[in-house]
Amino acid sequence: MKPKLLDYYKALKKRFGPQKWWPAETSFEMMVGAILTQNVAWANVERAILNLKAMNLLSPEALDGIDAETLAMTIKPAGFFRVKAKRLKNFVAWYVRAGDLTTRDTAALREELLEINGVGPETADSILLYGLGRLSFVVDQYTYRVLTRHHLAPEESTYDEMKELFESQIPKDVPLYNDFHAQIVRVGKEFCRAKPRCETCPLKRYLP
DNA sequence: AACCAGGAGACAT
DNA sequence: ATGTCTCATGGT
Repeated sequence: MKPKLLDYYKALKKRFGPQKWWPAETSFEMMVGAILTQNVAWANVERAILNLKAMNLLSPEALDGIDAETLAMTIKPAGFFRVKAKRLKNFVAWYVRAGDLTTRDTAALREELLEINGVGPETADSILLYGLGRLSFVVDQYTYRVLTRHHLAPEESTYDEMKELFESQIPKDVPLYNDFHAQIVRVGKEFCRAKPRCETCPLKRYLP
């Protein structure tokens, strides 16, 4: 009997408990964090967010008004600060002019987000799921490692294929999408980095 | 002291 | 379409 994806989630939740993502005070802070955390450790993002708060820049209007150079210096700890400053500006330019987001369906919103330079599939899905409470599964490096290492998806799988794998095989439930991805990151950080650690992974019993 | 971290875009092939 | 390079700080 081949294990189902939902079995993985149950095992992870039992082992780690609810992960309570996303760590942000507001929806907008979360969206900013989604861009700042691109390919960077979350601890670095926290410093950048603290800087933004200290400078009173953590609002759509403030970010839309500030110049990219000043913003770059403020978010320096998050790494790639020049490109991320531009990406934040691009995102906020859309956000302050986007109007009522609740009138668009998730697929339409995802298309809009992907049109923004600096917002790729993972950032878009993170914003949709964690920022807007939409049903859109998030795939990342950890997801790729877990799925391929457990032979649940081929090495050459694309982002959208892995996303579809989850969305077609688990219940369409926002809190489930939310915590499942967080659990994958949790187990990925501790156990799925190097192959030797698979021996102690709580998901080892699902390995072929 | 290399290596990596909750990616994405530009660019060459 | 598919690979390679760049962006950059901070922790291990």
